[in-house]
This record gives sequence, C-alpha cells and structure tokens, in this order.
Amino acid sequence: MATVTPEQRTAPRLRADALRNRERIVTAAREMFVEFGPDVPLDEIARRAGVGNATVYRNFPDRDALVREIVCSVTDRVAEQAEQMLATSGDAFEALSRFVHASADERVSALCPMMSDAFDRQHPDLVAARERMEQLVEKLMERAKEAGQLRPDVGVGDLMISVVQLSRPPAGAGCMAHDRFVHRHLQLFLDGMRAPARSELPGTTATLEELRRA
Amino acid sequence: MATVTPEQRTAPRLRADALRNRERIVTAAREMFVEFGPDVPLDEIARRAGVGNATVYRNFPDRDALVREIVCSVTDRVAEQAEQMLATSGDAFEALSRFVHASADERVSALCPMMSDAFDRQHPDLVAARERMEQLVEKLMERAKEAGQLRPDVGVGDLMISVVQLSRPPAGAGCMAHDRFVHRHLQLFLDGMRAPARSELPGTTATLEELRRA
Amino acid sequence: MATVTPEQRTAPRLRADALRNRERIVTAAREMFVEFGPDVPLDEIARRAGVGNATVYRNFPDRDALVREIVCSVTDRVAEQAEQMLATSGDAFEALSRFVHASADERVSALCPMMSDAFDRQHPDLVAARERMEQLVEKLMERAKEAGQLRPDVGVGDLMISVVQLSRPPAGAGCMAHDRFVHRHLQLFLDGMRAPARSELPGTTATLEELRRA
Amino acid sequence: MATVTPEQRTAPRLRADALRNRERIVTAAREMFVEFGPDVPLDEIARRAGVGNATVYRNFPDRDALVREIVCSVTDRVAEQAEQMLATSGDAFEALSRFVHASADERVSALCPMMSDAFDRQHPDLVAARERMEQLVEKLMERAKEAGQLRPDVGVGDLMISVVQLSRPPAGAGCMAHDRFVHRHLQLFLDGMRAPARSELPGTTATLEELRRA
DNA sequence: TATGAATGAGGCTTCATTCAT
DNA sequence: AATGAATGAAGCCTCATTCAT
Repeated sequence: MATVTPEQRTAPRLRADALRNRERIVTAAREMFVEFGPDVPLDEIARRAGVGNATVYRNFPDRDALVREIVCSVTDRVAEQAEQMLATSGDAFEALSRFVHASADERVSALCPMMSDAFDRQHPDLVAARERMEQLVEKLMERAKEAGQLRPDVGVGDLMISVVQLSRPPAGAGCMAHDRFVHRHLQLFLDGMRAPARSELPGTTATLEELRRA
Repeated sequence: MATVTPEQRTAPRLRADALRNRERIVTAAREMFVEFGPDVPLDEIARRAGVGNATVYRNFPDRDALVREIVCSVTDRVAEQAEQMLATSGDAFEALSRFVHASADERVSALCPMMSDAFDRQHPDLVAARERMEQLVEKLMERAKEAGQLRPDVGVGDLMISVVQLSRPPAGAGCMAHDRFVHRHLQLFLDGMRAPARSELPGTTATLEELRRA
Repeated sequence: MATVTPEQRTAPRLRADALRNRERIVTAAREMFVEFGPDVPLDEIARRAGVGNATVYRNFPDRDALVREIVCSVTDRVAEQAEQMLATSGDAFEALSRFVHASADERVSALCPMMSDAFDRQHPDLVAARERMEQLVEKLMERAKEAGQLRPDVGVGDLMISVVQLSRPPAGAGCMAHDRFVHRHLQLFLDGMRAPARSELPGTTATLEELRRA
Repeated sequence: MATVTPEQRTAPRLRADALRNRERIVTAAREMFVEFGPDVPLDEIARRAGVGNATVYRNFPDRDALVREIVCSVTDRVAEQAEQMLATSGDAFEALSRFVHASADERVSALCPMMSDAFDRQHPDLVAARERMEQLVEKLMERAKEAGQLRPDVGVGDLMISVVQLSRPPAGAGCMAHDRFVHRHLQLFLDGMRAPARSELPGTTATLEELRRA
C-alpha cells in the first residue's frame, strides 16, 4: 500500500536547509497546537522553531495551511500506527488497544480541527489522509469484532472522536502533565468498548466525515 | 445542606434590575463559551446578554473573573445534579449514569478552564464550589462501589475529567452538532467503569485539585 | 433639491464628541489621501486626526469604508459647487470654469479611487452621490453648449476625469506645492474645451460610471 | 548629438546574458509600474521578468535605483520621440501634437516619480536625461510658437506635467482601460495650447526641475 | 448605574532587503 | 553571476480594558 507522505503532498523540491526549516516549523507547530490549542500565535511557533515569522509564511501561505499540514501529518502518523498493528498477528483487541494508546502518544489530539466548522474539511489532501486512516482503523476494529472482542455497535467515528477528545490537553496546560491521566482514561474507554456490550448506546455511530453535516 | 449560590459569593445586595443583568451576562457567557470556545469576545457576550460592554466590567472586573463565575456556577449546577441523584433510592450505578448524562446537559465542559494552568485554580470561591461538588460525586461513586457496580480503581478525577473532555465541543463547532455523539461516548465510558474491571488501569487516579501540580 | 449629506448616509445618532472625532478622521483622511495617495497608513491618519487607531475602525469597518466615505463626501462638495454655479445667472462658460477651479480647491482629486478597479464603484452611497454630481455638472455643461461656448463633442466624463487627473498631486509631494500649477493646467484644458472645437477628438466620451466596464 | 543610453549610465561592461536580464527587468518594471502603480512588489517584477528576486538587487541596489532607471529610460524614449518629431519638416503644431500622443504610448506617466518629493530628483543620471529631454521639447515648442501655432505663455513644464498627469492610469486600474480616454483628453489639452490664447493663464510656467523646490 | 466610545497592545500577513547555496 | 530562502519592520485589524457621558 502506497503511503502518502507530507513531503509528497507539498512536492516542490526544497533545498536541504529549507526542508529542515520546514520540518522544524511543523514539529514546533504540532507541539504548540497540542499544548496551547489552535490559537497559538504564529510568531510563537516561529520562535520555537527558531526561524523568522515570515519563514512560516513562505512555507504555508496562511494559518489554515499550516494547521492543515499538521492535521494531515498527524493523520498519517496515526494511520501508520494502525498499519503496524494490523501487521501483528496476536490478539485482535490487544492490537486495537495498543493502537489507541499509540495514537495518543502520536498527539492524535492535534486532529481536533478536523472536527471544527472553521476548518476546510473537504481539502483534497485532508480527505485522502483521513480516508486512508479510517479504512485502516476500520479493519482493525473489524478484526476485533470478528473475534468477538469488540462490541458490534461502535464505529470508527466513535473511537476516533473519543480518543481525540480524551487526549486533548486543556488549553494552556502543559500536555506533559496531562499525559499522566490520558492513558488511564483511554483504558477505561477501551474497556467500555469490549464485547459483550454492557448497555445499549444512544444515537448512532458516525465517521469523521459525517461531522461535516452533523 | 447549605448551598452556596453565586449571589452569596459576590455578596453585596444588588438591585433587582442589576441582578437580572448579572444573570443575563452569566447565561450568555456560559452558552457562548460552550458554543464558540473560550476566545469569544466580551463584546459579543454583552450583545447576546443585551447589555453594554461596560456593564460586563461593572459586574466582573476582568475576563478571568467572568470565566471563574461561569466555572463556579456550572460547578454548582453539576453538584446540584449529584445531590439530586443521591436523593434517589434506586440502582446506584443507574444514579451515577444519570448524573453523568445530566452533567453533559448542564454543559459540564464549561469546567474546562479548571484544568488549565492559565487559570487561578486556587481562588477561594472556586475551591469551595469544587470541593462541594467532589464530595457529592465521591458519595455517588462510593455508593456504586459498595453495590459492586463500579470498579473500585477509579476516582472522582477520572470520572469528572473524562466527562469534561468527552463533552467538550470542538472549538468553532456548534455544540448542537456535537451533542449528537456526546451521550453515546459517555455511555461507552460508563460501561468501561462498571465492575468487574476488565483491565488494569495505568497511572493513578487524580482529583481535580491535584491537577494544579500534576 | 434635497441634498444627501454624509451625516445622513451614516445616520445612527452619534454623541457630540464621537461626531467630532468622526469629522476629524474624515478631514485628516481627505487631506492625507490627497497628499500621499491612497496608501497612507491608517495609523498615520489616526495620528493626524488625534485619535487612537482603533477609533478609525470603530467608525469605518475597514479601509475601503473610509475611502468610500471620503469619495462620497468630496463628491458631495463638488456637487455643491456645481449647484452654486448653476444658481448664478452670468456667462455660462465662466460658470463652468469657476466650477472647475473650485473643484480643484475642494480636492476633487480625492475622487481618484472612483476610477480604480480595486474599489467598489457600485456601492449604493457612491452611486447616489455620483449620479447627483453628474447630473448637476451635465446641466452646467449643457448651458454652456447651448450658449455656443462649449464644444459639443465633450461629455461629463471627459471633464471630470481630466480635472481629477490634472489636480492629482504626485504621490509623496506636498499638495500645496502642486497647487502652484494646477489652476494653470486646468485653464489650458478649459481653453481646449471652448467652442469652436479646434480639432476632432479621438475615442468617445465616457461617464464616470462607464469606467466600470471600460 | 550624443545620446546617453542606459547602458552608458551603468557603465561596467556586462556579459550578454546579464545584459539581457537587466533589460528584461527594466521592461517588466516599466510595464508593471504603469499597470499596477508604484507599489508593485519587487518579487512580482522579478517573476514577470523571469529572474530570481535577488537578480534585481544585483542590478539595482535598491528599489529607488530601479525606479530611477525606469524614469531615466522612459525619459530617453520620450526624448527620442521629440527628436524624431524635430527631424520632420511638416506642420510645427502637428509635430508637437504627434509627440504628445507618442509620449503617452511610451508610457510617459512612468515619469511621475520625477515629481515626487520622495524621489531623488537631483541624481546625476536623472538630471542629464531630463535636461536633454527638456531641451528637445523646448525646441519643438519653440518651433510651434514661432509658427504662431502655440500660445507663447506656456512652457515645457506646463506641457510635460500635464501630459504625465492626464496619462497616469488610476492606481489599480488596468492601463488598457485607461487608454480609451487618454488620447481624447490629451487632444483637448493640446487644443487649449493652440494660439491664439483663449484666456490668461494664472501662475507661472515651470520646468520639471523647478518642481524640486516648488 | 449603564452605556457607547476610545484606546493600545498584539496577532496576522506582506514586502524590501540580505544571506547562503 | 544567479537563485531561492530568510528576515524584521511595518501595516491592517481585533479585542480586553478604560473613560466620559
């Protein structure tokens, strides 16, 4: 399966040092979005990345483009985790569980903008990355359902939205502090997803895509 | 049991119309914080409340004071829900479950700032409101544990933090849309909290208070 | 004939001091647009007006709104000059001539944005002001044509565009310096408009409105 | 008569390809200044010229130097037109008239900065180019005055300033649109300059040079 | 007391200019 | 010599907060 990397998305060959700058910006932005929420000043991101503010704009025409790049790249990382877990042959629920915890470590909460109206959720890059991720997670959940370990009334959206939400650090809180609890709460949520179902769920499941019109 | 009301917190007797203004501001602010996130302009809150912007400042010296008032009042409402559930005599887990769903309807996600470093979590009003709420929820959980329905390795902080997080609307998304999923995810989380425990939890439980130095 | 004043355009009753501030902003903006071109920093306009920069934005939502106000108000002033000249009973060409020179003194060159694509020439306020002015100038020219003093092959657009252009101060030049020549060149242009025509004109006349699609 | 060419102004021998680059930059800059006004970004000029932005700086130390080069080269072109008209033997006013219209086609409006305080009008290159042009136009006007076709109370400055002004495209307007009217208005102005004078001119004539302290 | 208006600090973005390849 | 990338200084606009009526 072909993996679309961020580099492939933004193709035009960059010089070695420019590429390094771009990477530093993306890394800084991911950390700061997760830590301080999506409103961090771009100037702060530039400072953390060790570049001038205008360098951010050379790489990303506006704020949305930077946020989109972060969302896409984290989506790729999460998809990568799902792919790795699919490649294991052991217990299916265990694989799902490890995927969930690994996603939190990959800062899956950076996907938060994907759920916001103030974000172009239909951008082609984003749609492609999201669909790939969803298909992989779908398979992971399917395997666990077939093994009778995952309750059948939950969908990809239920899982991913909840994981994003539970791992979101409170705005302005150091995310390191938050990490202390996240895996604990994710574990509780995972236990609630095990088969057999302990209750009937209200509402209906949703994919991330459906959020568009939800 | 004595309930501390917002009016008692800000003691000086207000004229009837001034009191009504204050209430309208708080109501508008709660709705708009939940709907539009914590960055909503105060002028917009004033407009929604139908008062001039300066009236907001007459009632709350600065933005933090208003946020604190919202947090305190929602804490009160949530505590009220816990109290009501404690007053019922039926199934203990059912009471806890109803409390959780009711909290979401009371916009418990407005408590989010309580978990933020950028917020004075030690303010006396806040400490009082939080401790009262925690004691009531603690009792609710205690009853369910004694009935063998709630796994014993979870604490008040696990529950409240998770409920706040799962019910947080994505920044910039209408919360109405979000409501479609929240109760579903809360239900999954509740199922994960039922006894018997289906897994061992990592980390340790935490009270909201501990978040301060966590 | 009812005159539409700027105050009537922006109707909502303002406090006395706020109205004074608004007037000061408009005055400063008119002078600086004429003197330095349409790119003067708004902060400089605010400084010259003696108000904070945000006060400009309170009165005019964005830069375009301020420019439009200037254009409308100068259009009104120019129309006023035309009306006064129409009220005189003397020589028709003399009236037209005095109108042209008076327009320059009223800073008619501030109408320059009216000829720019980067400007909403269809705004209702602007359309109303422009049409009123054009009708008055049309009458003034008609009278001179009927008296056999103005060549019949020129139109309102020919006159107004040329007057705007000839009286435009070079960007960055003190307009006071420029005034030394403007009336001289306007006089030459007026002489060229006298009947009998001394040559055949290329192209066709145009109204300012036609510039839209020109 | 010795003609000072731009190449002679910036003496050091350039390689053929470097010279070609320089020409492309000047051409692109002239077009874009006329079309988009004096604020067009240098990066855009470089793009239109098909070179990197830094190449512009290699050829012109700063923005002013580029503007000066444009002004000088247009001045040369205009002088060239005057020279050609002087070489004709027909009607003197006709020659002057053709010069005026040809100047507009040569984008004489690019001389606008020559009238701005924010521009070093005393730069040797500029002074030389301007004086040469003025002398040629002076001769052209002299011939017409001697033939009794041009009113004697007008000077070179009157003509050149007016031609520049009348042919200036409004900032932000495509100059093509503007061309529709320019020749028409120039013709009216020319008619006003014919002898016999139809009125007395206010003020005094001026050379472009006098603008410095005017 | 309640209000609309005023303010200055700060964030986003652009651009002339400099630097490194 | 030529280029793409980097930079910091503005300019525009918003918003929390203060002032004057």
